[in-house]
Amino acid sequence: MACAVRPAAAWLSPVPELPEVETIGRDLSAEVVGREIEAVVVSGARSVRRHQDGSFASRVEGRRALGVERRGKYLLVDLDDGAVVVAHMGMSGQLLMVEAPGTPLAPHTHVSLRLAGAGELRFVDPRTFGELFVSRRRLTTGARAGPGLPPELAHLGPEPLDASLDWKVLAARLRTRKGGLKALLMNQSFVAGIGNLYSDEILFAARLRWDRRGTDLDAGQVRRLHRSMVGVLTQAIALRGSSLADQQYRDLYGRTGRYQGLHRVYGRAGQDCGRCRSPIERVAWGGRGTYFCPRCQI
DNA sequence: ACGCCCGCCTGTAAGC
DNA sequence: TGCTTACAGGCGGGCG
Repeated sequence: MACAVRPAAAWLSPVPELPEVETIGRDLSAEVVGREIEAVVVSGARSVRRHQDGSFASRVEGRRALGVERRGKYLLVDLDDGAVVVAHMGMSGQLLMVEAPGTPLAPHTHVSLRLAGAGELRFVDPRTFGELFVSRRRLTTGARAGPGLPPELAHLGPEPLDASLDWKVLAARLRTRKGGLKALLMNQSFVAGIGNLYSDEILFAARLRWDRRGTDLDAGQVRRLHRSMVGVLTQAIALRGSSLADQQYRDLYGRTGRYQGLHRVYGRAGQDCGRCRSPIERVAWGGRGTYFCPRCQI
């Protein structure tokens, strides 16, 4: 029976997507807003990008954090001089709060930010696909004038949990794009923040196949897709994201999420579908594992 | 405009 | 036991 207990793909490394980044961002807000970032140490140069002059530390040191915002899979920390620290976890990035500033650096710690009277914030990232950089919000003009996104994030599409992206708007966007549903959900300019794990879970909840054309959906199916997108992401946030066996995803305090208990397809190849009992299938699509029920997703 | 590759990177585990 | 190989995937870029 030993092979029957082969865990649900123990090697899988779920990556921070919208629910995980949202969880980190909410806790980060409580930790850094109003505090001064006293000192910055960059020990992994690759993690600090888009700075030709190595000015990351000097642009952040001595600044006070005014607020934290998540946009897609990015976190934005506004500083008191108008600059914005932008963070992306890539595949293996973690932001961790360390209470005692003297605590030895964990392996793959690339950036440390010492907060006035509140320990240290550390960016740990074994695979170094994540990045931190400093930018500025671009001022938008016209009817909705005000501070917009940094130009590096201008490509991001709407937030899936924003009320303005209702099912009718989603339907209109689907009509203008050709690709399959999974490709669309994962396309950050179509909708921001959804990656491999949550696209599979959303499409299972919507009972739609990953390769269905967006243009083929009728109104009822678009409504289902929209409701599933909002439902899955909202519940995943409520359970503080997904951690699998390798526990790659940890929150700001090193704790795991709990949404993995509700995964219906991701990492469950060969196991029974919770809805119709046929085995969940895994296909390799564009270099990534795609999980779905071949019977009840159509 | 889209689908499809690659390169970037390391930890893990399977296979020999 | 130790080596090699495959695999996981976000994102940007390139190619057809």
